Amino acid sequence: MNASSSTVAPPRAQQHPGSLALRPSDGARELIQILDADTASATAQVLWRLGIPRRRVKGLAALFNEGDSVESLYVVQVGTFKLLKTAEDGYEQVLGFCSRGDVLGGDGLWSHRHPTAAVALEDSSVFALPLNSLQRLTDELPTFDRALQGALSRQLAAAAEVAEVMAAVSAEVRLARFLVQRSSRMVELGESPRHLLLRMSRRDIASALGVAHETVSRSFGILAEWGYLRVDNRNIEILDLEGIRACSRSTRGLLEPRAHARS
Amino acid sequence: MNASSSTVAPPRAQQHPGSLALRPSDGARELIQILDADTASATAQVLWRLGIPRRRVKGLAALFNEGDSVESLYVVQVGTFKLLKTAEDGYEQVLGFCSRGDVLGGDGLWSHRHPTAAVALEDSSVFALPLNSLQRLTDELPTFDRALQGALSRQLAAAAEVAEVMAAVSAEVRLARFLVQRSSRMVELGESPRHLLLRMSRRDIASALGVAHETVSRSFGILAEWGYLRVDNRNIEILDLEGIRACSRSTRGLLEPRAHARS
DNA sequence: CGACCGGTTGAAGTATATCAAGTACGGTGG
DNA sequence: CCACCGTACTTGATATACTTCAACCGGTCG
Repeated sequence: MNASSSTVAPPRAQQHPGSLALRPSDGARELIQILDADTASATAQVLWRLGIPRRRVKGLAALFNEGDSVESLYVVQVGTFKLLKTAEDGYEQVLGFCSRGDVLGGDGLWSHRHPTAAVALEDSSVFALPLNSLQRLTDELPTFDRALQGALSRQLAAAAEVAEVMAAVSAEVRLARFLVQRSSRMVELGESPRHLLLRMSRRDIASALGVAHETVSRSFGILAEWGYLRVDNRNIEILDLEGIRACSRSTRGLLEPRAHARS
Repeated sequence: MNASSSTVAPPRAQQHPGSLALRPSDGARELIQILDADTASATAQVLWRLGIPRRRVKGLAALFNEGDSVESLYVVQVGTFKLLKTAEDGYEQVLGFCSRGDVLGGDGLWSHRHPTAAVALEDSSVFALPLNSLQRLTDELPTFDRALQGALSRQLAAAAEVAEVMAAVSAEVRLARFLVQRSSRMVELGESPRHLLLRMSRRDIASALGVAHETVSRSFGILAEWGYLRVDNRNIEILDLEGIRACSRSTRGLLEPRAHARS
C-alpha cells in the first residue's frame, strides 16, 4: 500500500521541504497523523520527509545495550533488529524482531534505562527521536502524545505474539506460528506473504521460539516435508499458506488428531 | 513506593485532604499516585474536577473481551486480573497477570479493539478512563500523558518477563522465574516478598508458563522438596528467596551442572 | 448426598534437549 | 590461488523431561 520506496531511499534528497519551511511544530502535526495511521510502516515514510535525524547501524552492531541510558526513541527506517536480554552467563534471550516502522526503546521510556538491547541483523538505519525533542513536541502539540501512545500500544500488542509462539506444544507449531507472523508482517510492509528472507540466524530463531537450535533445523525440515515450505538456508518460500496457518492453530487444549500424515 | 496503604485499603480512608468533601471522584488522587507519584499533588486537582469513575468487576467476570471495542483504559485499583487470548478451539492462552497500578487495555489503544481479554480473578475494582475523557485530560493536564506513557512503557517492559518465563528450559525454572516475578511485584506494592497469595488457578499458571497444569503441580512439589518453598494450595511461602533466585537464573546456554541434589 | 471443580499423584509414550559428527560457506593468510 | 579456520547449519543417537491419560482427594454447591 505505502511501499512507494521499498528500498533504502537516499537521505534527504530532492523532496526536501524546499520553500515550505517545515518547523518542528509543523512536522509534528504531520508526524502525529502518521503515527496514528494503521500501518506502522507508514510512520517511516513521513518521518523521512520531516528530516528527522537518522542513525545508521552496521550489521551485528548494537543500537543500544541493556542498561544504557535512554537518550532517544527510534523508529526503524530500513533494516532488521533483534531485541534481546543477556543472562549473566552470556545466554541471549531473543524477545522479538523489528523491521521497518517499528518503534525501538519504548520499554525504557519510564525508567530511562533500556531493559533490553537492540542489535542490528543487517546494515540498518533508524530515525532517532531524542527525548528532549519528544518533550518539545508534547509541549507544542498535545496530540503528539496520543500518537506516541499509539505506537507503544502497537508494540504492546506485538508482545503478545511472542507468548503465542513460545506457548505452543510442539516445535513445529512454534515455528509455524513464527513464520505466519513474519508473513503477516511482510504483508504490512507491502511485500509478498509467501517469500521470507530471514535475517536472523537459526540460533536467534531458536531463542525466540524457546527451543534448541537443532530443533529449529529439524522443524524446518518437517514443515518442508509436509509440503508447507521450501527451505533454502535463510530463504523461505511458503508453498501452502493456508496449511501452515492451520498448523499454527494447533493448541495445547483439546488435541485434535493432527491431520499431518507423517509420510 | 506509593504504597500509602499496603493492604487492600478501602478507598476513602482518613488520608483525605482535610475538610474537603470526598466525592466518588476522590479516587483521582489515588489514581495519580498510582500512575505518577512525583506530580501527584498538582495533577490531583484536575483529575478531581474530571471525576474519575470506577468500575467494579466480580471475580471471574470479564472487564472486557477479545474483540471488544475499546471505550476506556483501565487502571487497577484493587484486585487481580489475567490477560488472555482465546483460541478457536477454546484454549485460553494466558499472557500475564495484573494487579494494583497496572494499566489494562493499553494494547488496544491504537486499533480501538481489544486484542486480548481481561478477566478478574477476584472481586476487583478499576479506574475507568474513557477515551474521550483521556483527550480532555491531555488538553488540561499535559503531564498526564507522560504518566500514561510511563505506564504503557512499564507494561511493555513487563511483556519481556513473559518471554523470560516461557523460554526457560525446565518447568521448575519457569515456575521459579514466575514466582520471583510475583515476589518482586509484591515488593513494588509494599508487601512482603516472601508471602504470595496466588489468585490464579494452576491451570492459569500452566498456560502462562507454557506447560501442562500437572507439570505445574509437580514443579511446586519439587521446589518445595528442594526447600525453596512451602506450598499450601494457593498460599506460597518463599523460604529461600536467594535460592529460588539462583534457580531462576538457570539458562539454556551453558548448562552448569545444577546444584540441586535431587534427594 | 452426588456432581463438579481444582489440585495432586501415578504410569507410559513421546518429543525434545543434549552430545556428537559432518557439511557448506565465507573469510583469512599463506 | 588454494589451504585453512571459524561460523552457521544439518543430521544422527541417546537420555530425559514433559505431555498425556487416568485415578484419586478434598472442597463447594446444588
